[in-house]
Amino acid sequence: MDDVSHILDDLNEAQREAVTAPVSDLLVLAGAGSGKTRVLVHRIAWLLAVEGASPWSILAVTFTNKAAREMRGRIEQLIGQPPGGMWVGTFHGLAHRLLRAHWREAGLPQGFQILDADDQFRLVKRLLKQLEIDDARWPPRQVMGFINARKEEGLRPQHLDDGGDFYQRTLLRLYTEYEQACKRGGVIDFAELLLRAQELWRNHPDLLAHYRERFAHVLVDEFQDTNAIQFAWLRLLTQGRGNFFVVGDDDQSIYGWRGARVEHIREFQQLYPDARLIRLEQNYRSSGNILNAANALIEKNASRLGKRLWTADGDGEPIRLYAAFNEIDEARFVIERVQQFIDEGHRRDEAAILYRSNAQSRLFEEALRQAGIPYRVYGGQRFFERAEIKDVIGYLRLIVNRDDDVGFERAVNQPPRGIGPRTLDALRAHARDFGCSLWRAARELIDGGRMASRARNALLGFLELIDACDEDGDARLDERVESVIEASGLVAYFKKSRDGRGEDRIENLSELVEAARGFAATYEAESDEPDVLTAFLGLAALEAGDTQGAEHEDCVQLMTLHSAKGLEFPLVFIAGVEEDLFPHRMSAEDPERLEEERRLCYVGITRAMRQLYLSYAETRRLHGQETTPTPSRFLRDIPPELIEEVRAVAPVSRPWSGAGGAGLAEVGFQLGQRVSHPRFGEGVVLNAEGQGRSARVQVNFETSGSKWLVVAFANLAPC
DNA sequence: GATTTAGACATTTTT
DNA sequence: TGTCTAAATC
Repeated sequence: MDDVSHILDDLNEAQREAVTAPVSDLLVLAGAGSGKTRVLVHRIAWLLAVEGASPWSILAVTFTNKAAREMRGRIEQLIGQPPGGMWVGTFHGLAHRLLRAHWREAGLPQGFQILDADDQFRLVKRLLKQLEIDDARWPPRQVMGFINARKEEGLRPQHLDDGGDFYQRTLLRLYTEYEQACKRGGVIDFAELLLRAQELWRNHPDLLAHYRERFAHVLVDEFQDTNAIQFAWLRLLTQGRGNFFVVGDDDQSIYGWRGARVEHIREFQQLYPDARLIRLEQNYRSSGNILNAANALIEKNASRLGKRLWTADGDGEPIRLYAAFNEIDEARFVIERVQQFIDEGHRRDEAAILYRSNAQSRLFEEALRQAGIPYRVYGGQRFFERAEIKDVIGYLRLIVNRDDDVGFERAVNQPPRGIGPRTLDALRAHARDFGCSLWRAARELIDGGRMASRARNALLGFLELIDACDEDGDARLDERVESVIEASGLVAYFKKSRDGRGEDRIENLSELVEAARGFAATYEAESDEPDVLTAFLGLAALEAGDTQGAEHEDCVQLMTLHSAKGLEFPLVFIAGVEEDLFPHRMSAEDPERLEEERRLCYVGITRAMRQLYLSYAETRRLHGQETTPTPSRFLRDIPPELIEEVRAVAPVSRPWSGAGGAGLAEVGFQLGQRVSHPRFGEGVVLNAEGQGRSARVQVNFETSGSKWLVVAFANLAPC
């Protein structure tokens, strides 16, 4: 046996047990920060080194491209060479690969293209219009959600009952029409990738047998995030095979609303009864107080498999809680602490500000900008999703496949070339009547000679443009992309635009050419890839690129709690810990969704390594409305002894504007001043309003919390 | 075809 | 309150 000490040296007992377990079905329940991915990576190295597994026989699945990249990188680092032959990727990426290799058996055209969420949305919208269905009763988003949810359950229209009522029947009809439209255009959406891949194996036992034979080892990360179709796909590959290694954490399941089912973990235990269960409970990330808070919080959830994290570390600093006057004060406080942290000599990217919803980022951005602290917001628009990029992609798709209506609609009048709504309506009507693509409809209408000559010429010009672009098929990918951009007239169009973003757009277009150059350089023709252009388009759809550049820069990190999963930071702020915001109002009714919110809070807390700040505002402007939220119930789930309340020290010059707002002097107290009350004891003045006899102050009492008191009656004394 | 204006609406997001 | 989309108007 080779020396395997490098694989095992830095592992604890439980990790080692998981890594070295004999090949069989195995479930690793791994808590936050317990070295989950590590175990997976080391397991693969172990299989290669000790079990004599060939890289060829290993399939490792993750959810995001980022996770897949990281896994590949770490495997390479550990075994000292790129993992050639191994299948490491996302569910969608692997399904795509499978379908490219077996397009015929999957019933797809060879050059099939992938619809991203935006393409899908447009298609649904177009369909609603075409079928003259009221988009107020059937909002495109909901229709899309319906279709995706059904596909994620593995259900085709023919499996579904029309429910008898008109609403359901219409949805079903839309689903059917949508499928036909996709088929005509030779396109498939994200959910379809998975469903097709599963059907491919189910309907072709020979193919399935081949892959079952090949993949002697199947490993899955973040198993709690699998949806029904993903699990079904994995089951085909692994059931009765004794080769299924899954890692997951039921407490970190936060994507239920996207079809992920935690129950799959339990189901796993039933379907793979011989599976060994290993728990990883030692946490290497957070200090004791943070961990205890997380444990206490998550214990309030009823449906859990049970797990308690511990650390060999000390208690560390207490968790700090700040009750802000309002959302502006909250941002001020957070940024002040961030600044302090930076002044202590820490890197900016060691600090993260987390929030429940994206809208909350604005105030923090403003405060950071004011303070001159560089920051990065995650979750913005991504490169391949930019309008101008998608325009070019539209042309490219049309070049690959003339019947791709989604590409056609995108490119046909962008830049404007005189093909207006009337011409397009005629095209759509013809396409619908004859069940053909827009491209063919255009051809037929032109040839039929029943068109106004101006529209006819414009349309003909477009068709010829696409055909011409198709001729230099032998050129390098980036040259092709470049000439398409050139021929399309987009650059000239953006140059003319005076909205201030034209230059940006043009720059993005040349970046696209660069991306194509880079892709072509690394692309090695694989037998299952038809051509470079198709492969490039697949990449554009499946890996939409990063949200923002400047990744290398040292920036304070701003993101939602969801996108923080899998990350860690020495200093973490969780802002807006208020009822209706977190847990979100829309989840408050349903106990299951509430548990998911709590898990989300658990995820947030466990991101913190050394310092954790929680904050809420006592008044908050929400949708232009002044609200007075109550502190989140999650705060009550954390034992008070772990929390240190940060005293409100108000800036002296805090503007106290607004009609009817009393100057504090007028009330007789100052913001931040300590006062005592005969019954409530001592506290700090937080806020004031009204004047004269109706003047009220808000006082945060040490023992009984914050209260509004009418000054005239309260008998407050400075102390 | 561009620009303005009114109205709706406001979790979380990857692929 | 701020953003986004669609209709209305130039």
